[in-house]
Amino acid sequence: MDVLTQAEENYLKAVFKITENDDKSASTNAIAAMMSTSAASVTDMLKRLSAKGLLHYEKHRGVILSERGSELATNLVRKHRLWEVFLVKMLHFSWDKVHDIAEQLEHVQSDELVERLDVYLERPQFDPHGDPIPDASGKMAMRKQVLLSSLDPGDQAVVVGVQESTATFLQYLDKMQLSLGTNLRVLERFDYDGSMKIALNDGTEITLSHKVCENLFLQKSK
Amino acid sequence: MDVLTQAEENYLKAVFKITENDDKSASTNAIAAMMSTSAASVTDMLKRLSAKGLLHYEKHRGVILSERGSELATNLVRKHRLWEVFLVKMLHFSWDKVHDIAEQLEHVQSDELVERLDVYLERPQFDPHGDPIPDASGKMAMRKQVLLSSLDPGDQAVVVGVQESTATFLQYLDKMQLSLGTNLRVLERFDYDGSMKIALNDGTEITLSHKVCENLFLQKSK
DNA sequence: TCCTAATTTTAGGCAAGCCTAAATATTGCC
DNA sequence: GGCAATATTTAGGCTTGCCTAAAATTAGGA
Ligand SMILES: [Mn+2]
Ligand SMILES: [Mn+2]
Ligand SMILES: [Mn+2]
Ligand SMILES: [Mn+2]
Repeated sequence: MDVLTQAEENYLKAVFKITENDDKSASTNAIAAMMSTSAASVTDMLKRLSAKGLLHYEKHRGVILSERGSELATNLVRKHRLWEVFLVKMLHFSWDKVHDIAEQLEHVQSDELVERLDVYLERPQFDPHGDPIPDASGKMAMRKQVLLSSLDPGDQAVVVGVQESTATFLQYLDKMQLSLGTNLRVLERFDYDGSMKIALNDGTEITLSHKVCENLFLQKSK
Repeated sequence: MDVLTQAEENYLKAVFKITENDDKSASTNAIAAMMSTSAASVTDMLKRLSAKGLLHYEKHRGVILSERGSELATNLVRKHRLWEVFLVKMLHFSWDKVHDIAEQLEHVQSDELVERLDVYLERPQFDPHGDPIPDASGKMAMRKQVLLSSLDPGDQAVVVGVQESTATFLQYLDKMQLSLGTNLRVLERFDYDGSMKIALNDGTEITLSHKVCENLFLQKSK
C-alpha cells in the first residue's frame, strides 16, 4: 500500500517516540533534535507526510500522527525490536551493539519476513533492553515497572529494562554486573545527591548515581 | 571507509554480474537493461563511480570494475547469498521468495553482522540456488557442473544449481519435483526441439524443454 | 569507404532531502 | 499590553538519482 522512504519512516518514528509518553504534539524543534537535522528540513518533511495523510500538521502547532501514521510507526518499532532480539539471541551480539544495526534492518520491507522472524524468535514480548514488542496488530505487553530511584531501602527488585539505551550506559551496566534479570536489594538512599547503595545477589554492594537510578526500570519482588 | 548509497551498490553489482562470465566490459545499455533504468541515468552514475575509483570508465568504451569496486561487489554478493541462506534455512522461506528480500538485506552495513551471520549459518558454501558464496576475502568454491542440456542418455547426475533464478522458473521446478540434490538419469534427448526425457529416483519420468535444460546445473554422478 | 542504425552522451528538468539565512509567528516576561 | 527571545516557516540553493529529447559517436552492411 504505502511504501515509504527510509527518511519518511525515520520521521514517523521520531514523532511516535516524542508523543508516546506525554501525549501532546511533537514540535518541529523536538523532531529536529531527535533526528539531528535542521528545523527547516523538518518543516519540509512534515508537509510531505501531512500530504500523505500520515500526520496532522498545522503551522506553528506541532504534529500528531494520524491513525495510519501511528500504525506504520508501531510496525517500525516492532521490526526494530524483533531484529534486536535476533541479533542478541541468535547472533550473540551484546546489547549495546544492536541498535544501529536494527535501525537499518527495520526498513526492510516484507510482512512475511517480520512474521517469520517473530515465529522463529518464539514471539518475544520484550527486546534486549526490556522494551515491549508490539504484536502484528500493534498491541504490546504492559508491565508494572518503576525506576530504581523510586525504590526505598529494604526493597527487593529485579532489573527489567533501561530508560536510556545508549551504548555508554549499557556498557557501564555491564561493568557493574547489571543486566536484565539481575536481582538487587536497596540498602540506602543518599538524599544529598540522589545516589543509592544496593546489594546484588552475590553480596556485592555498589553505589549508583542518581542519573543511573533514573534510567533503570525494576519490578519489585518483595 | 567508502560508504556507498544503495543505488551505487546496485550499479556495482550490475557491472559485476555482466562482466563475471564473459570478461569483456559492461556496456551502458547492458547495465541499463539489468537495472531497468535509462541509458542516460547509467552514464550519469558511471561517471560518479569512476570519480570514486570504483570502476574504469572511458566514453563509449563500456566499464570494468576497479580492484576496489570488485571487492565491494563481491562482498555484496556474499551478503546477498548469506541472507538467502538465512531466509531459507532459518525462516523456512521457499527458494523462489528470497531474492527480493535479500536485495534489501544486502545493503545493511555491518561487517560484524555478516561475520556473525556466516558463523551462525555454519559458513555455507552455496546459496539456496546453488550459487557459491564468496568468503570474507572474496574467494568462493568452484564446482564442476554442467548444464542438463549437455548430458547424454544414460548419464546419471544430481541437480546442484540453476542458471536462472526467477520465481516462475523456481516454481516450475518445484512442480516438477526438481530441487537441489535431486538425482536424475537422462533417458532420451530429442534433437528436434532440444527437449529431454529424464527419470527421477522414484521412477517418475518427465520431459523437460530445451529452455529448462539450459537452466539447470548438474554434477555427473556416473 | 560511406551511410545508416544503434549506442552512448549531453542538456535540461524534476523530486527528495538536506542545508543556511532571512522572515515571520508565538511565547513569556516586565 | 508590548517587546524581546524563541520557535517555526520561507526562500534559495545544493546533491543524488532519475527522466526525456537531442546531439554525438561508433559499428556494420552495401
Ligand atoms: Mn534500539
Ligand atoms: Mn531496544
Ligand atoms: Mn538472489
Ligand atoms: Mn541466490
